[in-house]
Amino acid sequence: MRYTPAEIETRWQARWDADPTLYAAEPHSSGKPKFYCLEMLPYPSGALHMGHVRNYSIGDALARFMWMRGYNVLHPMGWDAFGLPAENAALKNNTPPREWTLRNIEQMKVQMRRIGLSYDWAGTEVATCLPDYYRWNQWFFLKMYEKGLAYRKSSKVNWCPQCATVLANEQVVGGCCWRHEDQLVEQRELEQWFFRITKYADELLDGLDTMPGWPEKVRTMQRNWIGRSEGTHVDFAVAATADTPPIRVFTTRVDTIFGATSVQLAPEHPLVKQWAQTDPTLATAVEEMIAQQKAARETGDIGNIEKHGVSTGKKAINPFNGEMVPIWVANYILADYGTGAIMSVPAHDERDFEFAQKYGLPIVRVIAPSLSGGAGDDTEDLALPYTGEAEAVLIDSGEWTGEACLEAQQKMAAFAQQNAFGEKTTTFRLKDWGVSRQRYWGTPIPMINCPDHGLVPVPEDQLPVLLPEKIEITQEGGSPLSKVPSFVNVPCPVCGKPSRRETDTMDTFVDSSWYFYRYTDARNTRAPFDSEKANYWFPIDQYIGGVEHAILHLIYSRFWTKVMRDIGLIHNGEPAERLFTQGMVIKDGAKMSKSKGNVVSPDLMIEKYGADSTRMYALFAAPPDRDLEWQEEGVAGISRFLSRVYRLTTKFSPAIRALHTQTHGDEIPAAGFANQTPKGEALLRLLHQTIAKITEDFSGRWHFNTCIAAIMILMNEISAQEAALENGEIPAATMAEVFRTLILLLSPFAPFLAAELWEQIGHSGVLFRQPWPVADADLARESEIEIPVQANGKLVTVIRVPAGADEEAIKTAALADEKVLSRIAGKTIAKTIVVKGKLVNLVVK
RNA sequence: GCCCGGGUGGUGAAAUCGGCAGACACAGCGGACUUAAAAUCCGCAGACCCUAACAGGUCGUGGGGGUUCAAGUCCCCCCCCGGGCACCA
Repeated sequence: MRYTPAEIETRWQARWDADPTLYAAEPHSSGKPKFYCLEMLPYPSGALHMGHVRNYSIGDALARFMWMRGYNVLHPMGWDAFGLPAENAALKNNTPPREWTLRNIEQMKVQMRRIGLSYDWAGTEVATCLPDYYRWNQWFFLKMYEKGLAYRKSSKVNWCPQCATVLANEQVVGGCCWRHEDQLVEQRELEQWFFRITKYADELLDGLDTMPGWPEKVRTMQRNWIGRSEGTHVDFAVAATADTPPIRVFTTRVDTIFGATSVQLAPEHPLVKQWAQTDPTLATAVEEMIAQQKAARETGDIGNIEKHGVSTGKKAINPFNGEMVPIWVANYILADYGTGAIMSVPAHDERDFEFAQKYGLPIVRVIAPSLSGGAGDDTEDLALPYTGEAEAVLIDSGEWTGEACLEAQQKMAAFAQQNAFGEKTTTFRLKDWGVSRQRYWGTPIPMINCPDHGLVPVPEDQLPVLLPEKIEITQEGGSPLSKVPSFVNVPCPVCGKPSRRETDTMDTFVDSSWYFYRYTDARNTRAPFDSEKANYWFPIDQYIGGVEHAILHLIYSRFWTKVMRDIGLIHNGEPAERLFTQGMVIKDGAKMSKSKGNVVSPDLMIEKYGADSTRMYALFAAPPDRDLEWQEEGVAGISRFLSRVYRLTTKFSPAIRALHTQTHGDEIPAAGFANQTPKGEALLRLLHQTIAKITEDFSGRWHFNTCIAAIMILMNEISAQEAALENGEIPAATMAEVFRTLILLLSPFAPFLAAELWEQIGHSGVLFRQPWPVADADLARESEIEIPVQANGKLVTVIRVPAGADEEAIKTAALADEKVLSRIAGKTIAKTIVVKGKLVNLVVK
């Protein structure tokens, strides 16, 4: 009998598809512990790639394992279905975005079913581009607006010419568009909608410390992104000008303020603009700096450009000591961080030091390390610039001289506040989330602009604001929706006067910020979801996806969860208990991409080797958190392995079925060591060792590659015992148990083959609802173990001793060994190390 | 520059708590079966030295030092690759 995956898999897929409730979660009252297993939803591009196959194979193996462990499992799937590719396809092939998207979804669903993924399609599937989903985006938008979390403002925004739309800061990667890696992002001044994510900045940051189930890498990336920095605002009055407001600087080192020898403004600081109007020399210099900053920002070189600056000729007054310092404009000061102005302390800041040296500004030391004067002192600390603060004190700093830096920071901030020229403050790198997109294929923003009433929200009972279907899509001239009069022109909800709809759509990251809540109640027409259902399933027990979303989707969805909690929809403050980020799939050492021509098609693999082999290879070739080099020979190898499983099980299945008949169809009694043959005992021992190994790896570290290796070892042994199984040297009941268990262990990885063989050996019922085998420690225990014997740490031989042997017995056995004796002949044993159950090491001279 | 990963045979990898380095595979080589090939099955396989062979020896987890009876694993320094952040005041 040949293993024919194409035939087996098609047959089982049809059987599984016939039961739409097969993978449905059970009622909350089931009494079982719940397990929400989630993989990131794909964009429906039309074809799965290997990264998807890997991601979903991991999730599927886990879901099946958890079902078998007795959990009530929610395993949903959906489509991140809005976005630009649909519009590009529309331009290219003249296909409406909706049609194109829905067709892609159908294609990809077929692929997912071919792979045998255990999703509850009927109960959970959502497509974010359909009104029954995106109406809730609009509903949330209105809630945000009510709460002051959605607001409109004009500001400088990132513009991708290829997308012909605005991007959020998170969507700019190294100065380029996240979708177009070679496309530099431009800055444009535009009126836009924003979500006030900065209101949650502290909570988003602090929450990271309470999330041990998330990779440290992702948490670090989010910490950097949020970029909280505690410091002090200090106002420097501008000398000899009554009507100029003071310059507010932000510093984290107010304790160094007595060393400030200049104030530095960003070229785009408002005051610079003002002064430039009457100072052409300054104006030219500043313009150059702005252009240079822009160019550097776009090439990602900001941070490396040579510092330069120009004096404004004005002076500022240090409020702590009344000293006058010059005001400069410098190209290393960023307008959009802090206040766009700093006090420059060359003695205690690397950048200020470099700048001061170039322009000959004074360098005044006001901090000194707390040296003991002894030999242990690091005299390098005496060199400038000196940026230490932990074990350092102030010098030459008026009444604060002698204070420790960290304490002085607190005291001096308080002093500034008492005297009304500053205060303690916190700044963030995180900016509010710009959500307006000048594109068609997205959620319409539910707002109306009335000439009399200004911005008016669309009343809740008028949702959804439907996206018009028949529309001509172009790449230019602003939002496509603005060219659809039937969409744009509406009466004002307040007064009925002719008004204009908002014609921008929402960022598609809005869709994915809360989709996993919708899964818990996907067909709800009255609310985004039922709170009781969400509270049962949340937080997600295991979320699995690519690390590329570490500061996009994963920060937005944390924000969204907190907003939903605050409006009373849910209890949890974080969406996912555990996050797993799988590695990339690589081919010939590089990420698969069309331009490199190294893409491997999952369809082709499945056609050649079957879905079981393809997904099992994706789990076998590397541990799931590491990058995986795709080698087709490896898939062929897995296919050969599955063929062996198939051939041997098929060969012995009549005998196993016969045993069922003898026992009147009851469970075959578990084969213990009673009335056991030596070969049966050995095989049974290996079986239970295998169960223990796989169960452990599944629960802890997810090294599916070693799980599969363990199954192979078991299979190799069964294969080696083929004759013994045939001639009765291994009892039939033992054989039955071995094959039965083998199939159960294989089922999370190769569900099609496992289902086929399960029936073949005479069982019925859905495999993933069978209890996971339990390892019997007594059966797994070896009676005899091997102990390596070393001399001076080098291996001499390996001896066999009874499993329970104590140190003395092991030592005696080791010293009785011939090889050991010849090795130590003529030498004396200085020391003997015996580690029970592990090894013997003889130190000889 | 800072913060994470990672570096082990020809290749993917394993060694989970300091205890036989290279499990399990891929590719390779040899054999069986076959008229032949494919498929399948059995076997060999870190490098080097020595040997007719058996046996034996030396080296070996990016490099250098250290701790230890014992280091891929722990400590210190350095190199390389991948990712993230970066004039963030």
